[in-house]
Amino acid sequence: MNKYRTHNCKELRKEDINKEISISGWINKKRDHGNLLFIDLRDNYGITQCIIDKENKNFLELEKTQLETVIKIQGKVVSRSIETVNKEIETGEIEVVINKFQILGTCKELPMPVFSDQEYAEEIRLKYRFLDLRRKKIHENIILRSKVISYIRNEMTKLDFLEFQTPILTSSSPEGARDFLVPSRLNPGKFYALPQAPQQFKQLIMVSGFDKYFQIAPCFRDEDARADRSPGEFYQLDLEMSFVEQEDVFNVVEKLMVNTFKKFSSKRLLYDKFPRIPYSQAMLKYGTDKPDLRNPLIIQDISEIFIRDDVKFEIFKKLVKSGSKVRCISTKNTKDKPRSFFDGIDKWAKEQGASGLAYFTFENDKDLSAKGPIGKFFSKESLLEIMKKTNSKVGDSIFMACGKQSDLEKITALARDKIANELDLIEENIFAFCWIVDYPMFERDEMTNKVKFSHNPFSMPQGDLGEKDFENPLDILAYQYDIVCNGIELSSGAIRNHKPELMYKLFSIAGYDKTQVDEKFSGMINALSYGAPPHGGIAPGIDRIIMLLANEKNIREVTMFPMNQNAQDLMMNAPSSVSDEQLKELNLSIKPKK
RNA sequence: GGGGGUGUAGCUCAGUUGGUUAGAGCGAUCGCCUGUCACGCGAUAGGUCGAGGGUUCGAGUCCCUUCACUCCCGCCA
Repeated sequence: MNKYRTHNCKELRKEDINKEISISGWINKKRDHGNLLFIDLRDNYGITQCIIDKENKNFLELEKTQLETVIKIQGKVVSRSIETVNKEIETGEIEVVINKFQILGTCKELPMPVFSDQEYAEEIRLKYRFLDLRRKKIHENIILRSKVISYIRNEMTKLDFLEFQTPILTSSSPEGARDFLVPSRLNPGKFYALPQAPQQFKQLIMVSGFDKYFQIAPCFRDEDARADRSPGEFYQLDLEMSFVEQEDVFNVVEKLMVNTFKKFSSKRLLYDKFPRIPYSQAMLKYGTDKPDLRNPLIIQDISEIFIRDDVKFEIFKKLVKSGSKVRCISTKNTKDKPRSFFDGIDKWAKEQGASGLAYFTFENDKDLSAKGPIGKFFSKESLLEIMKKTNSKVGDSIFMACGKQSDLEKITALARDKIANELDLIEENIFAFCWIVDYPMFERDEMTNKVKFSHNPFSMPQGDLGEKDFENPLDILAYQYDIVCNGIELSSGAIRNHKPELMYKLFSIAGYDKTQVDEKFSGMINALSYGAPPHGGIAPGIDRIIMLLANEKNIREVTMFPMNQNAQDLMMNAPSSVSDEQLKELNLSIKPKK
């Protein structure tokens, strides 16, 4: 028999009454009645109420023992009287009468309580993460994470995917995020980079003939954090398949997502078959390539309205004439909303850096008109045209913004969320998945005005491209796709370009000559020249999937030991200084910061 | 790099138009209490009001600088 316990803290039931047992765990809570003491003992599995009275010689010492001390209790299981049964816990029908106890691990005064539903400053939670992780909600989140990962691994294996590990120390790549660099001792002055994703390796695995690969892969990107973006590192379900088209990848991943979300959440899936939205359409209708489809609002382009002579809203007319566009959001039956609602949205838009949101409400008081500060600028006919374009009725309102396309997309996307939240239009208990497809291969860099890869340079362009197509590179679409759920980008993937000549061509458009490509992507481009199969894949973000399943808004709530926003580990004190010896060995010196 | 929010006891927070000795709950310590499950009751200890400077007879409160945390923009193929 184990010297610490015969049962865990969730196991004991009525059937165990009269058994002499031992359990070990943390003192979750004490209720001290002076001559009678209740102790809730907690372990990973659950809570068991233990009881001792002053007749027992151990009473005084146990009464003095701190919360969160680890103890072993020996005693007898007894039934609770009907009035004292606790239905909240699984062991609530019994309790353990303490005979002996032993302290296994003492506990200092706590910097933060463990037994409490209160929220605490993250600084202290991260510094004492081991205490924080004892708390119910986050403890359960981390267990959920383990279960989801093991489920996914099992599903992938069932589908004949093979799990491989890829190098953590690899080479820096010019495209994409900032790399974490690791100095090489044996190669002075040279650096490894931590992989931003195993992108090239998984393609090399396909070229090596393994057909289907997956990995719960750590990825490292040295970029600033967000609520849904850990600084430094995160995990992807990285997968790649040979001899597949886009459709084959969709089939595998869509099923996996549906099954995983149905198994681990009680929320409803809005679509079992994910709608596919072309990138260009997403940018128009939602202003973003990660739309929240729980939100019923849709953005419409009404630029032509402002070319009409019977529309007198001169500010917008002038801007439209010089190339700006007007886009709007129509809200259903908002005629009775107070003026403060509309002005509030307008004010909010200005705070977001836009020039505001103009608005009016369709009214039919004898005749069709627009109510609101700018209503008088619109003729009846123009209003009818707007109603037709936006599918609006009398009583609905229009919010509109004018500007150049990229600014417009940004503000209308934000406004779409803001207005939906204000009107309480977003149903919380739903997962709304979609595919975003047909990403452009290239885009124009607004700063440099140069053509660059818009996503992954290794993606396969769509169609049979002739010389003519390369004259308008911005029109070239790629077999590049994203999965989005509730406005969160869960993954992106692509059918890869496995033809070296085409690869050189595409890189040349983005400004890399053959020598540069050979140098920077030597492993890849070389491999593709020795018989590469057509292949493609995707990489869903594990942390974000767990975040959605656990109903958390912050990725740190599903990460066991996260860093803070400044990429510091407050518990382990990382990053930290290193000795001069270490620096010398690496041929590095630190420039003093001014 | 830029913008917003927060910073008061170990923890969570209150603190009025600037005005005496900065408060509460939890936790800690001590005492009372034999059926609680957020046990109850009483007492005690615990504060550089993030830091520095300024205005003022007087600053937790107003002003300036700065630091930390957080959210957002940039960034994240």
